[in-house]
Amino acid sequence: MDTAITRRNLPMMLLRARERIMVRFRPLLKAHGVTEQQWRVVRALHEHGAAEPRELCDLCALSGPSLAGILARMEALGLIDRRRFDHDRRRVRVSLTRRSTSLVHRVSAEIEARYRELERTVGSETVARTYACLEALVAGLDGSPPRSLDGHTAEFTPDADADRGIR
Amino acid sequence: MDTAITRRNLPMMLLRARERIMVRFRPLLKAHGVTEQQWRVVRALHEHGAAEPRELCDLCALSGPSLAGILARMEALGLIDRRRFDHDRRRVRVSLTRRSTSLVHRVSAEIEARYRELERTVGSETVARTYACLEALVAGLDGSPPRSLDGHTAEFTPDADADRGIR
DNA sequence: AACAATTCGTTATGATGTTAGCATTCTGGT
DNA sequence: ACCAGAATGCTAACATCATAACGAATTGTT
Repeated sequence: MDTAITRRNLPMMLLRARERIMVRFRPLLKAHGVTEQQWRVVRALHEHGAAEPRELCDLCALSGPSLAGILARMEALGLIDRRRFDHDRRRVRVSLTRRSTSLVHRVSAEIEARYRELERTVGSETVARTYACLEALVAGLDGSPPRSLDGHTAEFTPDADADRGIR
Repeated sequence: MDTAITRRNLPMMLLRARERIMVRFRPLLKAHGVTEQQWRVVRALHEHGAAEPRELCDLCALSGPSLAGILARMEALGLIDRRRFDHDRRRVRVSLTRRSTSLVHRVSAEIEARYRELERTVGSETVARTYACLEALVAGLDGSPPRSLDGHTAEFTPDADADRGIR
């Protein structure tokens, strides 16, 4: 199956490739009760140590607004702690809990196993080469977003309240 | 910027690369009033000709439920026509309208221009090589999804009604 | 000190993503 | 003809996404 792939469509190919890989890892995460994005955050915090939301956006390739909701849910689930700095009340420190640290230990091994299985399937040189290409691509496109093009369609009526108290 | 990328995380790199590219194309689509997914559908229909939803799922890498909403909105916007087959009332034929056909003509040239600009930026061999790698990767992972692992967390109370009459 | 500009995390809104489940229609075996 | 089962498109519920905008806190300039 899988009818003709439009030639010359890099974003589509990247999407496809990612999807093909993720179907192999998603069941694993699901079995442990975390979503894909939650796992990204947990993993980033585990490797990087406690971090601020802004850093997590970079590390996890998540937008600020997405991260806000994800962190709120993760805090409710006891997967992370959040606390404001004393010297700069705007900033927040996000850290793992004992619960999530234990989660990392339980899941990492399985992830690695699947990863090696994947390398066996498609050949480890293929994986390595893909990696190199992507690095080059991303490096080449670093920064310098193109000039903008008008466009704007907002028109709502905000209204701040609520209170999820971070501390 | 862009702190350390977790080594050995192919899905993340694919995501990053795609994102870096899309920020260059999104403003373009937005300026013409279509979303990324709507454009995928329009493009697929233009290259493939009228198609059924199931085919579009493959062509556009969209899930059925996602596509349902997208098609509904596109129909409301006058971007597509939907009509059921007579010989098999389950199946639906999706086709472009005059409006969207004209859209393709207006947008395609700009897309191509940006694409070539991108090739100039990162080098066309890099793009070509990336392409080849992704093809190999996807081909290697074709079919054979891994064995499932329990997992289940649903518990709502559906209730069918509504009526979006397709024809 | 006063105050405009900036930074940070977050909310608001609408579109999309996944998973589960359903209704309608077809198909095949009896 | 009949009816179980498969196929197809869709709905329901909820998490996530991108973008714009906001409130609070901090900084730079005067």
